[in-house]
Amino acid sequence: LAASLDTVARAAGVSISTVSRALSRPDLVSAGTRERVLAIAGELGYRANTSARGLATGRRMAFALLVPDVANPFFPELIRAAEDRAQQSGYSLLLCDTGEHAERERHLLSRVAGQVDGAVVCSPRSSASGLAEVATELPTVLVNRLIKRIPSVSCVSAPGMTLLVEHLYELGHRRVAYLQGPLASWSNRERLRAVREAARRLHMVLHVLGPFLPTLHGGHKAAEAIMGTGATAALAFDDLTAMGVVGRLWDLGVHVPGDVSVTGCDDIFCAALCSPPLTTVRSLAPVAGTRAVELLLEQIGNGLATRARHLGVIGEVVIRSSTGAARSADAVKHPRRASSGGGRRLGGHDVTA
Amino acid sequence: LAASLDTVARAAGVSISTVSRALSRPDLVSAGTRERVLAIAGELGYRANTSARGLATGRRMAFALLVPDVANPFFPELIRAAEDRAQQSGYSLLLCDTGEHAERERHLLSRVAGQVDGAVVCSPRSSASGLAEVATELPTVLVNRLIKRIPSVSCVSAPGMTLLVEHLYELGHRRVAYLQGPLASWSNRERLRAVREAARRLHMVLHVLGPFLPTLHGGHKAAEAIMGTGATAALAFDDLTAMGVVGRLWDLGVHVPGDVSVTGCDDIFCAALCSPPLTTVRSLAPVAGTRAVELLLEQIGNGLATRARHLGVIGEVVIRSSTGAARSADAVKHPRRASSGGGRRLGGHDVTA
DNA sequence: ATGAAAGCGCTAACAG
DNA sequence: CTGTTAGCGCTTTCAT
Repeated sequence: LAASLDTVARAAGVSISTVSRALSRPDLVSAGTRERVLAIAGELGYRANTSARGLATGRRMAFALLVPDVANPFFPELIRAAEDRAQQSGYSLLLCDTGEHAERERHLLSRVAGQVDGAVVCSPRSSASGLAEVATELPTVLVNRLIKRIPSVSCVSAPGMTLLVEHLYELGHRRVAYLQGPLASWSNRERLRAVREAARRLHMVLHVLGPFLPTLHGGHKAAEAIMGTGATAALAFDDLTAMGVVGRLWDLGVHVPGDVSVTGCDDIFCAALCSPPLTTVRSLAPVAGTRAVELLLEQIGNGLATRARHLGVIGEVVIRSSTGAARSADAVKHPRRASSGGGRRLGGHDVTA
Repeated sequence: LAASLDTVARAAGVSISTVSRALSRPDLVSAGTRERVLAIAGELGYRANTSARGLATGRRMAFALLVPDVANPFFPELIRAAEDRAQQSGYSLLLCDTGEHAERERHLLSRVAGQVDGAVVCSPRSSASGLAEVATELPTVLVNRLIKRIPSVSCVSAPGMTLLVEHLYELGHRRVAYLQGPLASWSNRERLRAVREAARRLHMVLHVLGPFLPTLHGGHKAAEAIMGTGATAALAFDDLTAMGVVGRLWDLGVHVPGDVSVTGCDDIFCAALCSPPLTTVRSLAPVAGTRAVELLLEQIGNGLATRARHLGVIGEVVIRSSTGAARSADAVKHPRRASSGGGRRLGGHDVTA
């Protein structure tokens, strides 16, 4: 049923390789032949068989993109940007959801290894050694994870977290909690480190809670954990967790930010629209997605200029209404909505190094 | 570098075909040989080359999944479910973002046709004839689009839209607007039809506005369009549009639902959390994703029981706080947050036919 | 139960 | 510029 090179060649009265050339390297055949072949190929609805081509060339023109959870709003924008960049260079994207499981991540990675020309692994949950091993058999780029020999692009949120702690300090908070994300998450470790240092420097009491899954439900659990600590503010690992916290606190009759201030991280789509709008650190997922694919293209020698192997995208802080003065009677009455995309901004700028 | 069947065969002192069998059809080789071969393959880090396998078998073990916009929160959950189901049957998913462009959709479709065993096209924007043509050369399943010969699964929101109009009527609204999504969208046509019929039946004045892109920005435009009409309520094509509308109206000093009621559709993740929480119709994207892949598996004869070729998933209505009494001075003071996942529910139930 | 051999559809030298 | 010829790595008869 499917037309092959041979079919077209016969129909055009030329050899199979001429057709191949007309299709893959038009400049190698005479204008007349080329057009005739192309026309016939069109009529016959010829579609190159990528398996055959891949086998012959050794290039599959596809990358794998692994994410812990497609439905976590942090990823779709990254995915879209990555796919867009990949398309631009003729590559397709194989999407894999690892379900936040290190094991599944490794399994998928080895499963797709024979199927793609490279992989972008986002927020990896598996061990450095495991990833390093993969990187030896398959061109790999990491997102949000720093490992020596593997190119990476990271959303740098530590500076933002520091500013967030200072912001809370200024609002009078002296006892705060950090709500951990997955322990295997590099971002979590970075954020924790930044929060810890800032809290110590400012002589604030810090409760490190968790780990919690970066989901609404994880946030629900986290909210309950906060209750015992007496903290007047909580820095969540990410926005999803923060939103879960806010929701559960509300159910428990605790008002945000009146009673407890809450911050997120990433500035996902919903962060500006939810109630109250979230104070958070921007993460610029699309930039990360684009850069990651470019790093991969570079790595497989697609002729792009060589750049540093580790990129960082520093996100700015966005102050919205989920943070307020520490447990004061006249709690700031936060506006019901921030105007679209609004919020005050602290520090932050895009930097790649 | 990469170990091939031949490498393993040599190392194991058996023929290449024995290795192949040990790997693909373990039952065809003796237990002893099998284990030895498997062990050696493991040590050598052998990964089957899917291009070669695909060429030989004609099966690529991959599906394409096309969506108009990965970052539209309606899709990630569908994608996750689809990917999950695909993995279960050993298939990978090639994700393609069509950017809401019919042309790009067709282009991508023909591009991946030689690369996958089938395609799930979500909320197609191209013509029925174009899709029908694709479906002849590639097993295809449509999501949210009804075309005779092509299997499909649709989120049926029309009944919900009808209930929404009735809900608005009960709240005293007599002049309402429907904010159209893409004209090429089947869902848009269905929703419009339902709204039109209900409005006529109830003798309400209906303004049909748009089309608008199903994005926040599209919603901003829509909000402005509403202003001229004197409508006291607007039914948006989807939640994203509705959220954009609410935001822009707020900027214009128009209060929702105090001045204008707004409804969405899909019940995306954010709908329950945004401010005010959105009255909407649930769409059950994950069910659609799973079913779509199953329809595809069925179509390529993967041995699943045969079922109806057109599935429908009927979503229930969720009444939250973006709808209220028509322009009354003592507008309902909506709660700042609905408790998690809350809301009153009208009609609706899962049904497949 | 295992081996030998013939392709799958395409690309890439190599000749002409 | 075009045709001929070898594989790419795997599956799969067909023998043994």
